[in-house]
Amino acid sequence: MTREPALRADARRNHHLIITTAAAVFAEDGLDVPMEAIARRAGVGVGTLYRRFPDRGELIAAVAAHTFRAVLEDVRAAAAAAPTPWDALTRLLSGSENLRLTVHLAFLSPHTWTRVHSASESREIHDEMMAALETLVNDARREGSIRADVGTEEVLGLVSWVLAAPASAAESVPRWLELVLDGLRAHRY
Amino acid sequence: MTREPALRADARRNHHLIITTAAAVFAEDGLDVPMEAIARRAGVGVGTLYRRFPDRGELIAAVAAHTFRAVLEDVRAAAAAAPTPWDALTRLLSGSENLRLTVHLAFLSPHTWTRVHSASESREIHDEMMAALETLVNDARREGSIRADVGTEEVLGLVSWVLAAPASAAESVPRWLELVLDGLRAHRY
Amino acid sequence: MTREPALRADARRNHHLIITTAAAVFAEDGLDVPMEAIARRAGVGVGTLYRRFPDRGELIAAVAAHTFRAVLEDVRAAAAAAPTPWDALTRLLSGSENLRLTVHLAFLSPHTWTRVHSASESREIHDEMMAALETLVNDARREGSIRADVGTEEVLGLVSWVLAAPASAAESVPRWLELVLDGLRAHRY
Amino acid sequence: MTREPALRADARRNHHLIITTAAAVFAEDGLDVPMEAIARRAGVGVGTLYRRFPDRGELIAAVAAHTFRAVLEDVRAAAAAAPTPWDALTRLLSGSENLRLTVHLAFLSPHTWTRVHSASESREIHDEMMAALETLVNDARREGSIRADVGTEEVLGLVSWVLAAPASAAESVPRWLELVLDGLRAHRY
DNA sequence: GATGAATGAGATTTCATTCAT
DNA sequence: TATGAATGAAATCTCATTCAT
Repeated sequence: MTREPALRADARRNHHLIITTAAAVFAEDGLDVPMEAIARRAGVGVGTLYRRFPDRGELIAAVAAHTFRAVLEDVRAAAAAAPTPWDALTRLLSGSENLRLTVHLAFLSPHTWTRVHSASESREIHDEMMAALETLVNDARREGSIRADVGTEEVLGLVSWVLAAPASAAESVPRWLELVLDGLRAHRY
Repeated sequence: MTREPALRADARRNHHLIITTAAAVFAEDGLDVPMEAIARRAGVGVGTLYRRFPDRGELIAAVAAHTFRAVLEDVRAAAAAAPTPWDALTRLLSGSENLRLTVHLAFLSPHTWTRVHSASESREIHDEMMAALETLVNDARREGSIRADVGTEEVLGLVSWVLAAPASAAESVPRWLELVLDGLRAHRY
Repeated sequence: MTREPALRADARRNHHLIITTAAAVFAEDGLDVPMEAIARRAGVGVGTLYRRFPDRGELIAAVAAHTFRAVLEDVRAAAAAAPTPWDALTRLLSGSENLRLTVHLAFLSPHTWTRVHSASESREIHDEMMAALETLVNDARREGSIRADVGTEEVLGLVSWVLAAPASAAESVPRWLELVLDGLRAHRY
Repeated sequence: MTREPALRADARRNHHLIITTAAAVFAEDGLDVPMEAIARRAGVGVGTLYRRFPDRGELIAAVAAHTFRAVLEDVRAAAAAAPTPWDALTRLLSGSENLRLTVHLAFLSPHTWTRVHSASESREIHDEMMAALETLVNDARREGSIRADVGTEEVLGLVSWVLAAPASAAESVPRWLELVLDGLRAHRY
């Protein structure tokens, strides 16, 4: 189970630091930022970064796995806290920074995405995250909050894309989301 | 009108060839493609490309101006051909390849976008294109096709973003567009 | 036949300059010298070097093809100038700087050698060079200058290895060669 | 004799382990192998390696001293076991793996070799080994097995170089050695 | 003393841009 | 004017060596 021989405390700290830093930098400047920029911002040398993540692809996959996991937790928290599935969904969409980061990653170049998926760890957690999201949407449909004629995948795809809007459009996103959700809602009249 | 000294016939041909080639290559491979790749595909040397467009930014601005102009024509054609503004809008959104390319360019990195806008030619035609689109949406609102509580800018922003979905999501876009337009539509019940 | 579209005069000059420089540098410092060192000594930028030879392997293969060709000419010249095959052989071995360089390349790491051989141009000229050398040795055997009980390949392998001695042993090589040739000679008593 | 403070048992074990591992790795992959590769194969951390051998040069010198010592023993064993000096020489050349490794090290880049020699320990044992080899060759000459007109140094240099042939030529070495020794032999007719 | 994590200098390679032909 | 060769700055990645645990 634990293939990795358990990192030293300082190493684990750095590992985590690099992933969160990389997540932030990717979100801000895209996936093409120099590796050195990530290292600098994390306060480590490039060598350290490369020791943990042999190339950019590995780093991206690690960031992806990390954010997938965070989203999964947010989904569960939202489902637990909200009175109805619909409510959970809207809270999640407007409140989860992790989800925003994740959809950014989700719309990467197919090539990069393939590499993310070939890392079994990220693939597994990705699937688990997707299952949780689908459950949430399905529950909302079953309770009658979502139009019966739109599929779960359509809902997730569309709202994901809206969330994936770039920083330059960040101000508009909440309203766009509102309009889209309103359009997906059943029994409007 | 003729600010530029008249170009030789072959030069004008090259100019146009480079712009359309660059538009296609940008759409396929993103804005970071090597300049040499664009030149090769256009069948000219890099030197020729640089003679016309002193750097990448200028080329992007020129491509943008070109597609803005093409969109403007599409808007006018749609408005002329369709029975109602709403109809014109839906046709335009689903039918204009130029529009798709334009929104791709429109959601570029802010830095690049700034350069596009500092080129006065593209800025002018951009504003003209936007005015035409706004007119179209305003007409649709006035005729009562669009919900009165959403602004023109909101409509344009949201549908633009949906159109800007990457090639990997191309299949979903028509449906997303349908759902979004349906949600923006007035009197649905 | 002429796949290459004929280089410009200055480009051909550089091409040749890089190959001869690389040959010298490889001979002096081994195959691992920084590419930049080769470029600097040739008086060109690294970019130029990489434009002609996409990676180190291509450069090595080109150098190899070049020296193979030069050896081939030396073999022919020696055969034409010397009264007997044996004479031609001894002259060639002691006088051909090209041959010395070639055997250095010939004893490269198998991995590098494989790449040299996968370049069809160098492979062809290599085979031609080897055929000429074999002919020379065979002629010497047929005339009775070389012991009948040693094969052509054995002769070539052994003398090649002696010639491949490093710069630090350069002083000894002529004597070593003399001793080895003397040992290979027939009718000694 | 005991200049070094006595090492702990495990430390001495590591010291020896690293040297023999390094000898093997150098022989297989050349002197440029990553230090980490040596450490890994020896089953120790890099830190341990560096604690014993402050840099690569020191490690090489230590490996050299070690193989020199082993060759010295092989020379004595061969001299003791063989009926004649000539016999001892031929056995040694064809049978001593240590000798093969040593000549490989001996033909290193002059720069590296200088460092090997500046380490007094390896220099001393090197001289002792050379003396034993020279004695052996001298004895063979005195008994009339070796041509009187070739010097001891010439014999040693030439046969060393033949033994230094790379792994890719390993198959040919025994025959090359046979031919060379035959050529050095006196009274052949 | 042993370990392996961190560092940063250096090598490879790419590409935007300039300039000789 | 068109071409594509030359340049060098910047990015990726590796590894010798140092140092915290």
